[in-house]
Amino acid sequence: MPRSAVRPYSHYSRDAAVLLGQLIRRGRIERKITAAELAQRAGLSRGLVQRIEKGDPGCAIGAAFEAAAIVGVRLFDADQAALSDLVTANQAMLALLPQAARASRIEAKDDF
Amino acid sequence: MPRSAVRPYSHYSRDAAVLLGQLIRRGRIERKITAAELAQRAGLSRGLVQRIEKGDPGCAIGAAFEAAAIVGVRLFDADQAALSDLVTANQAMLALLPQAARASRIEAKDDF
DNA sequence: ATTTTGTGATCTATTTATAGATCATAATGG
DNA sequence: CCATTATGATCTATAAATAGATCACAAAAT
Repeated sequence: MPRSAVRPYSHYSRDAAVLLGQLIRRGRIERKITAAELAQRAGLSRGLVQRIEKGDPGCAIGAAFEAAAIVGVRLFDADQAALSDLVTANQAMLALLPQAARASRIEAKDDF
Repeated sequence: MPRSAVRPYSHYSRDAAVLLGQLIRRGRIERKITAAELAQRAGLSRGLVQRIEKGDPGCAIGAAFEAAAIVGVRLFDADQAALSDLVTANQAMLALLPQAARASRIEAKDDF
């Protein structure tokens, strides 16, 4: 919530960010990688790695995901190939849904 | 990779961001919520919602997670209570690990 | 077909995140 | 213990993200 965090984050999204940070830190330490090393490998500054591991909601999602990938945290319970497949599958799903939201007749039945 | 994206994002993290965006858009449309409505409820601008749904890696992770929460996208396959429990459990886990990374003798065996 | 409305894209002002230092502290290995 | 080094915190300059418009277009309902 960028602009002068007037509205607070929900408990859910805050916890999600914190959990991701914990998983990254855990993965990093278990692999015996220093924060500076992770930062370098991810192309980030060490300070940013610190904030990511702390669960700071203001961090760029790409930076956090990159760090996660390096220390072996699996996003969406999927490896690289599975993730790619999910993206493709969802593309197809989205093509079937109405493109603008209002009352419509398509009742999406499947989910995966 | 904020500062002058000198290093590219990995395929994995880019896909993860795109997938999250897709899931959010899908959840939003299935719930017949407009982008403007989602933006308002999440405390974001409509433009930011657009970027999040597109999978822009530069978006704040808190903003993306907030939008996800509102349209019912489950992060880490967990509902609010489960997420909170995971955070607590991980806190305990992290307490057992060495606090700085170098050669150590603790061989982390469990994962969950 | 018409009208309404959601969406996508673009622009600017402003806030904010980030890189890159530095310093103090704590934890690790010897 | 001692030496080393990883971490945490803080500061500044700069780049980037965000809010808030506006506009054209597409899509949906009547």
